[in-house]
This record gives sequence, C-alpha cells and structure tokens, in this order.
Amino acid sequence: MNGRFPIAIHIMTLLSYTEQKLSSDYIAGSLNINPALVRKALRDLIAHGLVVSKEGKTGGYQLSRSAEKISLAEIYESVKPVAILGVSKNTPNPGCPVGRQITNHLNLLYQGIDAHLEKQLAGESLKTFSNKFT
Amino acid sequence: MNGRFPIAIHIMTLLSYTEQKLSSDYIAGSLNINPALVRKALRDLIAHGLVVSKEGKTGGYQLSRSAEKISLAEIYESVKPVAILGVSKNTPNPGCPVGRQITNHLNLLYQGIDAHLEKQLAGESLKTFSNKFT
DNA sequence: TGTACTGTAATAAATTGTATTACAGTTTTG
DNA sequence: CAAAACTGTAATACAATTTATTACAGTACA
Repeated sequence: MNGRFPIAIHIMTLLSYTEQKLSSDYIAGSLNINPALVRKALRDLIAHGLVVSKEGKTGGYQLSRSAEKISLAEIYESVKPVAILGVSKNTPNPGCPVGRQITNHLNLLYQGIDAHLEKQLAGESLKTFSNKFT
Repeated sequence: MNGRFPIAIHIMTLLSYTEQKLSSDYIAGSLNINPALVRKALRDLIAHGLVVSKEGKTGGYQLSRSAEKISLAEIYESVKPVAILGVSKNTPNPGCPVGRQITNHLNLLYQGIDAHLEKQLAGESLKTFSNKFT
C-alpha cells in the first residue's frame, strides 16, 4: 500500500493545531517531502470538504471545520483505496467456478471490512487524535 | 496494495473443495497466473500451517485441516502487510512535534485497526466463504 | 530410470509510487 | 501596476515494488 493515508493524517494533524492558514511549503517542511506533493495530497482533502484553500499571497490551507467535527473516517474516505486488502491483476479463469466468482465474493467481503473499519474510525475525531501529541 | 490476499484466498477456496492434492499447475490454471507464483504464494500459507505440501510425483497441496477450522483471519495473517493503511517513505521532520511523533501514533492507530479487522475475519470460516460459491 | 511434481533463485518486464521542475493563475501589498 | 507569495496542475524523470518468466535442483513414485 502507498503513503496517502499517512500523509493525509499528518497534514490534517498539522492543520488541527492552528486557525491560521498554512502554506504547502510549511507543511512540506514537517513531512519532509516536496511541496508539490503536499498540494497534490491536499486536493483529495479539499475535494472531500475537509480542507479549504485560498490562493494568492496570504493564501494557504486550513480545516474547513473544527477538528472535533472531523473524524478519522472522513480522512480515510478521502484517500480510500479501491480494495482494502488489495486486488490481484490476473483475470481468473472464467471456466472455473471459483475463478468465475471469486472477484464478486471478494468484493462483498471487502465491503464488509470497509464498513467495519469506517465505523471504527468514525469513533475517533481528528481532535482526539491530535491531542495525543505532546 | 498488492494481490497477495486475493491470491491466497483464491487458492484456499480451491483447496477447500477437495480432499485431494492439487498441483501448482492446476491452481495456476484457475488463477490464470504462473505456477511458480502460485508456489511462492503457497509458501506463506504453508509457513502459517494452513496448507501442507508433498513433493515428488503424486505431490501437491492440500489444506492442513478442514475448512471449517480455518478462519479468514488466519489467511489474512499469512499475508498481512506491515501497515494496514500504508506507510509513507519520507522521514518526517524530527524538529516538528507532529513530525517527531506521527509515526508512533500512526502505528498505535494501525494496531487498533488490525485488532478489529482480525476479530471480524475470525468470525468467518473458509468453509463459510467457499459455500457462497455455486 | 523416467516422470511429475515441489522448492527456490535469478532475472526481466511491467506497473506504480514518488520526486522534481516548471509555469500559469490568483491575491495582496507597496 | 508590478512585485511577491502563494495555489493549481501538468509533464517528466526517477525509484521502488510487483508480477512474470525461466531454469534447475531436489523429491517421490512407478
């Protein structure tokens, strides 16, 4: 799996500490990655309504609402992979009963896993998460 | 994420249908991948005690116990990734309070997610899963 | 001894993820 | 109005990972 979730939650944690706008440059400094990557990551969070941005001088990024009202489930939703436990890229043999149905049954299993996971993550707010930092 | 779990569960489903040994060649035919990859995938399942193999002519693979007694959690365990929701490969800025602690807090979060997931998967046996196939 | 397997490694090919650079567009400020 | 400091986005390059292929040694059976 890739680093989209870790990066998203890192960004959100940073934003949760201030009312002020943070620049992609500043955020990139904490993550230690390229600012362009930060802006790309922020696109997902903006698209899901968790972050708002402002262009121009004095521009930057900030939470769209208070950290108490943002759950980890929403952050997860913003970067959710297509298949929680992965996809194989082979196309199973349709002449085999298992091969023919496995994709469908896997998808159903994944839906169940995802539902559980989201319920769990919905129970923790960004505020609660960031409060763990000293 | 990669295709290890889908492949593992596909293999296990196939094995659950018969008491007989299946060859990597046969299994590869259902998955539509290379037999050597199947054998590699089987290594994980063997290492975790879910499958036994026999070498030589008349060799092959079969479940180590009945499908009722194998849970999806055990299959997941066999191919479990290091981090359920991914790792970012940057090393966050240790001079930043968030950067310094984020890895630790993420790991704790992941442990909680993993524990929930395993509990959920423990509730479904391979038998139950494969019974869904017609 | 030949046949049909597993076990494993080495290597290649393909795919994906990450990094970098560049620049157009936006807003503020002097 | 022009410079400054940003965002937004694309193009491209680089790195890492995943998947595929091939080969062959080892094992068991007939």
